[in-house]
Amino acid sequence: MSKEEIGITVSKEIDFSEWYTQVVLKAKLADYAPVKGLIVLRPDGYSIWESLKTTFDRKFLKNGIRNGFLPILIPESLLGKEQKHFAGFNPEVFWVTHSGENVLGDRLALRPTSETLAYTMYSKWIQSWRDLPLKINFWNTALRAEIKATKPFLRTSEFLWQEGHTVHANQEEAENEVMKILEIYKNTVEDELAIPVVTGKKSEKEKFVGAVYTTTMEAIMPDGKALQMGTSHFLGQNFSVPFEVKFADKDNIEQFAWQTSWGVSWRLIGAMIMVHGDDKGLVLPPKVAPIQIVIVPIFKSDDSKEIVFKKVNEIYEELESKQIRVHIDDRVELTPGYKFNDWELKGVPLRIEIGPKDIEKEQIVLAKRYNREKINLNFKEIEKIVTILDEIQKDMLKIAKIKAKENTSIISNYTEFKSKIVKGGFLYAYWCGKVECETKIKEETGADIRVIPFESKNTDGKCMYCQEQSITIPIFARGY
RNA sequence: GGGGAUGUAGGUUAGCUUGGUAUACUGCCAGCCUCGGGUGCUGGAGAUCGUGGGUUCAAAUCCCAUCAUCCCCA
Repeated sequence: MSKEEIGITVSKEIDFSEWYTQVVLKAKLADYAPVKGLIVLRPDGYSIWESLKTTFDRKFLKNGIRNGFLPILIPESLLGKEQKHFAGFNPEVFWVTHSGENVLGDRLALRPTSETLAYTMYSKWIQSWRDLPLKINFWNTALRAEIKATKPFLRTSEFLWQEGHTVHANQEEAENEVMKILEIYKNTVEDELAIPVVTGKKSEKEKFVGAVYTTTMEAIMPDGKALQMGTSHFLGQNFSVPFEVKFADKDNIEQFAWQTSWGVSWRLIGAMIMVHGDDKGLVLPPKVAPIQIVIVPIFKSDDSKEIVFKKVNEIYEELESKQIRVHIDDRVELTPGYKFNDWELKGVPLRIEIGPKDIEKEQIVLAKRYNREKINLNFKEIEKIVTILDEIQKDMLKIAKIKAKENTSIISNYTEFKSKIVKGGFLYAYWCGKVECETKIKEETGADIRVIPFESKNTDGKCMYCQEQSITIPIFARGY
């Protein structure tokens, strides 16, 4: 590898796909596993996931949801109990057919999702209205065979996620739960990852098979493609009937329960990479950064080294006491220039440079990753760094919102739609609600309905495809 | 579903046309020197050339098969 190839060798603008892969690998978030379609999460990547997990757990618990754990194997007989659901996943299921040399009687599926297994258990655990609501979340992995078009974090055969499964005594409560979860998803993604999302419903065609309806949050990526960031499903009684999740109500009448399920995956990490990264590499929002500040000491002689390190250690202690994740890069064999580039590649939000010149002037040099700005900060002002981290977090969301807006258009007719979809982006357009039009649009342009936004207003118009009366203004886009 | 490309040291790669047991950079290890944007010197370790078979005195190279991975388009 020549020196020009140490960092990211392609521009995000010019070759987005290659850029993305290089950032993932070179920032050491993940690496390819020996089996196609599988990746290995490295500590920096896992740390981001743990950070998200911590936030979600706190919010889930506040909403009365606790964690459990389900096994990975599901017997075929269970998976097939809800036929639509089964048909939806069948092509992607990995099957366990042997134990040692013996052929198994009932094949076992590696879970593509756990509804069937969870609800088999739930039917045992629920007898009375007093057992409701039952709200459990599961952190695990799901397996869905991806033969082609694999991409780290975005499309892999096994992915880390959480799946929540709740059971309620009535429809209204279940539907409220669906919305509460979607709101938690939205504010977590926006506050922690600084990615703006649009929430709404999926179309009938795009909903989770087995759900009555699916709510979703969608984000637009810099290459103009949409990414589904998380979904929250209202399952109605679709599963409670076949799985006999039922309870005796207050009048001792047997009722089928109302259910929800919902999930987000490590896809969120992929979105974060795409939205914030640049030609120098990864750019991390401070809240999820494994290291928030790196200190690079600069010195010429042993004398200056001693003086510099004394100050470096002081600043380290001060920042650490403020709960900031700070790291001193004291590697001796590397130059400061190398270290600057190295930490920029890894996306560390703030870098502090301290050398003899700074000691004289009683200041530090503070370099911001996201806008590559450098400022001087007096020794007395170190505490301001807490505020600066907070400002960076907010500014990153602000910038992402502006970019998302630039990538969003309102379309008035199908000709305009076809020309604009080539460049990508979120395209708002009138739609009559018929699946025929939706399917035709997908066939002719590659774009599908990503989300029908909740705030969809002024829906009185003509469907851009068939010219009939419209009922909604969904967002169309090509997706990942 | 369709198409394209590639497998040689940890990474990137030369060699393949015209067969003779492999080149360089980077990284790694040891020592010294440096250090304000990818440092300089010296020495060292590291490759059953994706796998299996065939042709040949001889295969990274030619032939057949196979496996794997990446990219693009629906």
